[in-house]
Amino acid sequence: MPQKEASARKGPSRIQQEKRAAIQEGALEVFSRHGFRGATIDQIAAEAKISKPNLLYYYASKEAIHVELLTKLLATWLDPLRALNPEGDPVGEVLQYARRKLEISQKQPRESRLFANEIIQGAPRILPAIEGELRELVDNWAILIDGWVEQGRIRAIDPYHLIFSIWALTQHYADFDIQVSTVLADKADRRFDDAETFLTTLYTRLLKP
Amino acid sequence: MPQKEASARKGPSRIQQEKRAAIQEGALEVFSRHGFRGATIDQIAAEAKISKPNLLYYYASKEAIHVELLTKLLATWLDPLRALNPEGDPVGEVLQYARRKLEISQKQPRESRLFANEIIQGAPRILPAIEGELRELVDNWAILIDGWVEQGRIRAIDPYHLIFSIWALTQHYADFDIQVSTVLADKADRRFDDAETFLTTLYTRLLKP
DNA sequence: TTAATTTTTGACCAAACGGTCAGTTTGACG
DNA sequence: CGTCAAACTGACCGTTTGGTCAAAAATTAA
Repeated sequence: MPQKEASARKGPSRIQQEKRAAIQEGALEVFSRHGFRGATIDQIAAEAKISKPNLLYYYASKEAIHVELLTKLLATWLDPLRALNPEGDPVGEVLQYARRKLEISQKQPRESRLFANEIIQGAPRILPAIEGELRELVDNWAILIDGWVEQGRIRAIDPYHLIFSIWALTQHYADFDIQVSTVLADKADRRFDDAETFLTTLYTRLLKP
Repeated sequence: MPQKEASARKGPSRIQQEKRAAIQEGALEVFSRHGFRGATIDQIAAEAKISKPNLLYYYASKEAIHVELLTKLLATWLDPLRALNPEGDPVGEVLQYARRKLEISQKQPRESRLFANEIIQGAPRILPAIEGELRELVDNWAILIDGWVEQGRIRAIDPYHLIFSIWALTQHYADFDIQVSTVLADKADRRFDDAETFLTTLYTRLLKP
């Protein structure tokens, strides 16, 4: 077995770092394209350019890689939520969050699809994190939005469904990209720019007093 | 083999109708929960309360059931799009379409998840229908919306991203239900009513001149 | 160098899978 | 009733899959 932490001494070796990174990259590619059940260890190993037993030398099981990917991903996604500034301009803050989320959809579509797959299947592996960290952050968001509403700085709106709408709209461009691109046809190459314009218009008209 | 059409005479027998319906119901349940790869013929057969060879007596393969489900589903979904009335009140028409789509999410969440799974995987089996029928209907929608904009009956908006937003928002409540319900906690049982209110507010503020 | 440790792999296994088939049971109809 | 097609099933097959293991290769430490 790869020595986990070398008795709290120096971290993982150079080889371990490289191989684990390669495996994660390969697993992200395969999981996001075929889902958990549809992905095979052989495929992931091939993507990472190592043998299957070697992959299992670094990760105890297929599920272990999946859980690690989901955990890392959720952490990345929650950061923009924490970056909200209660002192800033309310509409601008919401727009900035939506834009960041859209940017993530554009630059990390595989992560988005990985997450979507997990949630659609009922979140069998990531539910605890949703019940804990995510819910807490959203509750804080709701307090912030409600405060802005009370101060008359934005129009009245349900904060929970507001954030659902941001998630739904931005992730749609990653998860349903094939549908979006097909329907847009020759306009497909502008889809993310046009989406940003649309989101800006949408949330401005929705929230601006 | 089940006689397909009995030489263009009378349709499928009572037994065939019942069994095919049971298989479709079971397949919808299993496919929507586990995706195509994750679903097994044995599971579907168990759900339909028949044996595996008997299931394969009615459907040539696992994929054949999947394709039939997707085809039927898409037809159902496209109907509300055709029901748009160019003579009606623009904002009201858009709202009615959004509400119908939300109602489908609430009443047929399994169909929504089945479709989401297919699209996320790159629509390997339903792409032709998206390139054909769906795209055509959306192009017509765009013409209709653009016309209303030109007449000054609704505010300027990109019709393609407008319909994407309706799809994204409504399907989110079916596909991501576990996340929505978890985050809403004690407000979860009101989620579809609150969603309707939110959507009404959103599209009214977005479109009303 | 040598010895210890880490990394890698071919061969293998049991279970699960999609699908087949020969043959039996059931039901419709004269 | 008898007849025949339709409906159904247990047993089976080849392949794929997640995972194991003993042993070999490569790396590191002395």
